[in-house]
Amino acid sequence: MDQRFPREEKLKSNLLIEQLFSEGSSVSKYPLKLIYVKTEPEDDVKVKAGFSVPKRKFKKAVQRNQIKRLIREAYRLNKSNLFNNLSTSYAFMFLYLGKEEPDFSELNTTMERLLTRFLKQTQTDENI
RNA sequence: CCGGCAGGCUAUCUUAUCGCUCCUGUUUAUUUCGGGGGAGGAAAGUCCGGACACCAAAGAGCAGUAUAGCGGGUAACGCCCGUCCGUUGAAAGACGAGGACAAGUGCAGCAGAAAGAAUGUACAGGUAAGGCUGUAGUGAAAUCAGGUAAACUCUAUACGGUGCAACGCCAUGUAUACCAGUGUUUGAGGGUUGCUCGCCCGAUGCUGGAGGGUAGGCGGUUAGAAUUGUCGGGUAACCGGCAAUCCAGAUAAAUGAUAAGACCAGACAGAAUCCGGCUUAUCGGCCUGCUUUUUUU
Repeated sequence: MDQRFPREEKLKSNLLIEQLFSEGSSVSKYPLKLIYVKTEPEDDVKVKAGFSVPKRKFKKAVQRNQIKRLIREAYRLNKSNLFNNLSTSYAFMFLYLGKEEPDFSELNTTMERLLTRFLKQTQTDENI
């Protein structure tokens, strides 16, 4: 099972990020929110993902770094199941909505549920 | 010994698995595999000082800001060291915006007749006359070259501006399109530091309308006023010689997660061009030196 999270799977383009926030759809499972858009498929990369923690809620850079690392880790461990069930490409942006610093095990299960919700939602969209 | 004072060091650790990032070797290869590096003492606040880069004058004057015993250190400083003086403490020590009020202006509670402007009580002396003189009285201070400059001010010294989103290169797109106005050495307009002057650019220009389009990469970017050791100079800050070492380099932004174990249990906190300081935050642990009022021996 491939659990790596290389450079190609990171969301880097400024353009894409602006697009995400202006026209992206979203799913959430507190304290996580996922914003996504469909993208043009390119070279085996199914999903480009970015992570964000609002500065308004966490003033210290250390806290924001820590939370982003936890979310990234949760995503890395859960993404393989997602990839197996995806037919098109997406750009992702994960937002952390909580007010407290999270615990990894909780975050991990939340991530799992969030991604299954995402799958359900996109599949019904496609069926319509 | 307890207590007190000063200074320095340190900042949970170990193993395994799964990941991230940079360098390097292998390789056709950005893949694979091997080897190695990967946050701090404050990385923070952005408060000073520099390096570096640009501004075709980066020039002059004014304004402004900072500093303030004396001597030294430094690339430089508003930092550091030494020392004198003052305040404070029993001491070790701590603290100090510590030049000038004999240029001008301003300010001064209570007490007091009166506080910088004139007056005036008692006693004594004195005169042509008069607070003219002395003493008493209030006060820190009563005409004394008064006090006060973290009051304006003056003096001396220093300071050009903007900051790596600087700046250089490559790639991509494009329009010397169209309309109106204005202007060509008698100069439209622009650049140049807060202002003024000066200086510089300037005709396929400038302003407005309408319309079109980019915002990706590389360098700068980490070998340095570097670190460690040692010897020498200096009271010290610090300086010099020699030897060894390479010690983060991301860019929606790397150093994390899980499991197990140890310690009476982990604080403040995350590099973003780079250094030297200052300031602020901080659970603890360790080391060195100094002091002896009281108490005990």
